[in-house]
Amino acid sequence: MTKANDLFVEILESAVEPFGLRSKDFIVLTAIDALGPQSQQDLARTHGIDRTTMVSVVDGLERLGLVQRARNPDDRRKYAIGLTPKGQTLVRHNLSPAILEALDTFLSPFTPDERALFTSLLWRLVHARDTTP
Amino acid sequence: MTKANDLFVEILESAVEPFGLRSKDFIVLTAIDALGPQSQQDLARTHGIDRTTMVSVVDGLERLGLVQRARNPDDRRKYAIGLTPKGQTLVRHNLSPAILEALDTFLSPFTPDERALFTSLLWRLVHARDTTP
DNA sequence: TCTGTCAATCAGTATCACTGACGATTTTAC
DNA sequence: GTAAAATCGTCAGTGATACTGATTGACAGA
Repeated sequence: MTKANDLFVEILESAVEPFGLRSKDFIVLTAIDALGPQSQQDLARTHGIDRTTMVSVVDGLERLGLVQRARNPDDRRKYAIGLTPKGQTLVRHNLSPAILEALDTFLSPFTPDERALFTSLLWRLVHARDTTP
Repeated sequence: MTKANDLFVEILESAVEPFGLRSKDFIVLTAIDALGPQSQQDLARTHGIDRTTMVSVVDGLERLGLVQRARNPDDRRKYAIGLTPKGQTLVRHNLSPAILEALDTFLSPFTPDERALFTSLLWRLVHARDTTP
């Protein structure tokens, strides 16, 4: 299991490395693209990242001009971390294809049927604990 | 994938923790039990552990009286890290059952068929690269 | 015998997540 | 309406851990 994950992370890291990103960066970017602006704590909690680590992750993405910090008007304690136009373009036109290709590489030992099966099993494994803790 | 691995490691760690062990310790112990005495580098290479980290892993196991360092008579640069009787007893009577139970917990969302399927897919994923690099 | 390679070791370094505290803001309790 | 508790983001410090590079002893080939 751990070796499979190491392989996965390695493939993923090398896919996003050309963009100067780490895997945590990619996770945050795609999460914002999928669900819209979110607070740092929400991003951290959802993806098992420490809240203090998220500070530096967002720092880096902001420095690259990919996200911007805005206050959430409904609760000014929180940020609303959103994608900049540059960030959105990068995610949709460059990052997502690279990720799909990495996933394809990772699953390359499998037939199409097996790929679907494997990902579905993985999904259940992870989310079974969500409902029955 | 990473979340599944985190879950796996967490379950595994808590299974071996009552014996005062970490997951690396368990990996080394079972590898020796399965394949006999090995050098530190072999143990390290096989399981993706750094060679210098393996020094302290074996140090700890030796301190617990579970393994012993002997020189390999065929190549005296190498150790032949072997289980002590105490180590062998622990692995076979205590550790292995605990590991099996942990595995059972990890795979509990699955039916027996799915468990076999999942582990077989995982195995292929990891070992596909061994033959076709 | 000399040169290059490999095993184990160790000190130092780098990385990284996490703890605990803080100010600012919001929510809850009275 | 106000005081107390809770939440968000931040930062400095800590700790755990893996790795780098160098060293020593041992083997292997020319």
